[in-house]
Amino acid sequence: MRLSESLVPTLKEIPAEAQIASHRLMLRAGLVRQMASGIYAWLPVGLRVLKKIEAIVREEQDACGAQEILMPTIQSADLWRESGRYEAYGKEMLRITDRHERELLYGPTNEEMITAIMRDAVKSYRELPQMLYHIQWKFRDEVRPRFGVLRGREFLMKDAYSFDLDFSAALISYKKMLLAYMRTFQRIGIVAIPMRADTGQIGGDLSHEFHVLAPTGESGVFYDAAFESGDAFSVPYTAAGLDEFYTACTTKYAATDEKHDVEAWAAVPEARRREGRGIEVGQIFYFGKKYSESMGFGVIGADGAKVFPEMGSYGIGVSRLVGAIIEARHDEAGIIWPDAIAPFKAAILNLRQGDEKTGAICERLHEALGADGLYDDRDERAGAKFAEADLLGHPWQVIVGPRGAANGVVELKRRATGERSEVSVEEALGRVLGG
RNA sequence: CGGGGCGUGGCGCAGCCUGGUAGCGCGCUUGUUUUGGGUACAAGAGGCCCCCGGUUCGAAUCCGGGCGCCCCGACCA
Repeated sequence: MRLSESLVPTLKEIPAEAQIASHRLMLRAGLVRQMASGIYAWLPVGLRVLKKIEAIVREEQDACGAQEILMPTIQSADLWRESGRYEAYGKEMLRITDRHERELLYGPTNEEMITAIMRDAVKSYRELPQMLYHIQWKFRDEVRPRFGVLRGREFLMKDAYSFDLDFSAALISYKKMLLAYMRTFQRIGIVAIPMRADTGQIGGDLSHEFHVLAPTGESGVFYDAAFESGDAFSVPYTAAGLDEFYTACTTKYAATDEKHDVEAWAAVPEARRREGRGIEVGQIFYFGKKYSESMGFGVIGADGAKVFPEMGSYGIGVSRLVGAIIEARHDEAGIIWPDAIAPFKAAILNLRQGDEKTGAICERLHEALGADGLYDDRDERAGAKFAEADLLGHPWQVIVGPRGAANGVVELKRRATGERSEVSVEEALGRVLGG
């Protein structure tokens, strides 16, 4: 992509409404623009990040056996009356009336809808288990939206739902998702720790919250340092693999401040105790027959008797992750994207626009990098290009100046470490694309 | 939902108390300059001063009512 032809409206000054680092940086780097309180438009660079996260989430959901579907954003109030949540949900639910005075709502979640779909489509125990997910925009009319996309009203979320015949099968689904989540976060390039959690609005008794570690997190967290190595995540999705992983995961201590258990904490070897702050980016629940029973979704079992499936639901805040990642990875100059989800792997900085040699090298780099490269071909001073590349947070910067160009070398800068080296064009390409 | 604050060119702000028809910095345009960390100078463009009503000869400024946005708390993926 050529910067001179792209919409990347960066800001030098910080908009007054942005209070925390990720919000400020998302605005300054031109990733999003606020359209109303808690509602954002995603601009080209921001959308690229969102899509990259979405792609990893999708791949890992598929890998654990979930099937992708797409449910609508607008739902019927009647559906929610079946589970009793239409009244229970409160003002966070955005209620809408159509021209026929029919009551609708903008979905804050989809348990009712997926249960209705399954009720209609699945009749026999032979058709279970099933795991389904979708990635869709949701709306919760937060009393007080804040922190940009971390606490918006409209947000992109992956939510999955499992349906099993009995508890032991449901537990397997739960373990699969827990594993899929750990792999997802690891691939994205962040440390997210699963913590025992309350089940809240959704109900049920087995639940984990996933917290990204960041100094500005909303909740205090206590965890075993063993979570920081992601060794246990490479097991296969077999019964033995899942058990090994689940045991490894759940026997280590991890809790948010409201669930913190001082005695259990004391049992963790002192050298491995970590305290910090976390941003919740996902939560998984097992809640049994709550919806299958209340909404009358039963299947005929092997013995001819009706069985209400055991359910679980599993969410990842995709848009929230963008903010959480920035919160965890930034410095004074700007964002520091993990390689896997950076909008571009590298920025190509032409320090002497109009110079024949630098121009030729930049064009060559741009072509070789394809969609992974952002070519800063604007007629700007070097300083402006450096500052903007740092702000945008590309993992690599390939700096092409007249000095090096004369000798056929470019400078390669790693954003995360600030490390620079003079290398040939070929080597720069190799490291950007290979690394 | 309790408490507080703010709406003035794209962004950050001043002006409001003590009414007289709008100003600064950044950004933008043009020219010169500069050329490896947001260059300097010059000349420009750009504003129903959130909206509606009232007071007044005259309202960004005073009064009333709306709307929007933000912060603290309670609540939440």
